[in-house]
Amino acid sequence: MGWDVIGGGWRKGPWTAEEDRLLIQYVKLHGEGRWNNVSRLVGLKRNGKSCRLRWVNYLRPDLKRGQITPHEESIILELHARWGNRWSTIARSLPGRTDNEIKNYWRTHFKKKGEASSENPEKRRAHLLRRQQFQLQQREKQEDQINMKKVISLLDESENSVPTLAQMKQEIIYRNASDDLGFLYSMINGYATGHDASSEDILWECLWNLDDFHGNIAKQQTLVANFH
DNA sequence: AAGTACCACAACCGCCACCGT
DNA sequence: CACGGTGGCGGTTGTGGTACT
Repeated sequence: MGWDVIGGGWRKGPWTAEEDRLLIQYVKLHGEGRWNNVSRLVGLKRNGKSCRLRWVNYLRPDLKRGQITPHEESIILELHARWGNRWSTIARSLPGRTDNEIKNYWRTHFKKKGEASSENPEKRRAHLLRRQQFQLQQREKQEDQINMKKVISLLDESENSVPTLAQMKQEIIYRNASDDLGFLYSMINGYATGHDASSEDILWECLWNLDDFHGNIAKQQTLVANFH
């Protein structure tokens, strides 16, 4: 694609999984901020701005991924009417959404509203629906990959601190309670690839036992169906 | 089947405000 | 006060994919 190291020695273009891992490692160790130290402290060949952007828009753990909901859309419309293009201000009212995400959403959905309204509305709606379905699938795939990365880093860490199975069980309880299903599924999946079958069984049993507490039978069945 | 239009998203760029020295 | 570093913000571009013609 022609992207690589440029003049000042900084890499540009799409981020690799390894770069993401280094950036996550930096934030874990030093927290957010001081982005220009990233290259020096973890050896990432990216400038501070690029690191900050990648973290804020893509790697932050509290990001909500997936479709903008109709409710969120109405908030965006309302706040844009009030604030104009102050995306960061609007984003503060939508937890888990970034200014970049909202900005992009606005551009593609509302900026060309005038042109769009002149089209056949039926045709346009059907088109949009098909596209949304396709993109939902793409996002799910993408989320799986991201979750898998998280799992790998989690397992990397626990390699050094012995009670890995106990940690995994704690994590399951936490993720199940917070409805973080993608992560939960990937976590067990990821764990299964590096450990023996009995450990994996214990984790699944742990998940099933949560049923009484959360009443999540359907949810768990979906997880298991996906897993097999 | 090939070319084109369109969309969503990631990433970059330039500007500016803030802050410490 | 001036200056440089840093980070936030909004605008823009590039890319990869599907739908349409």
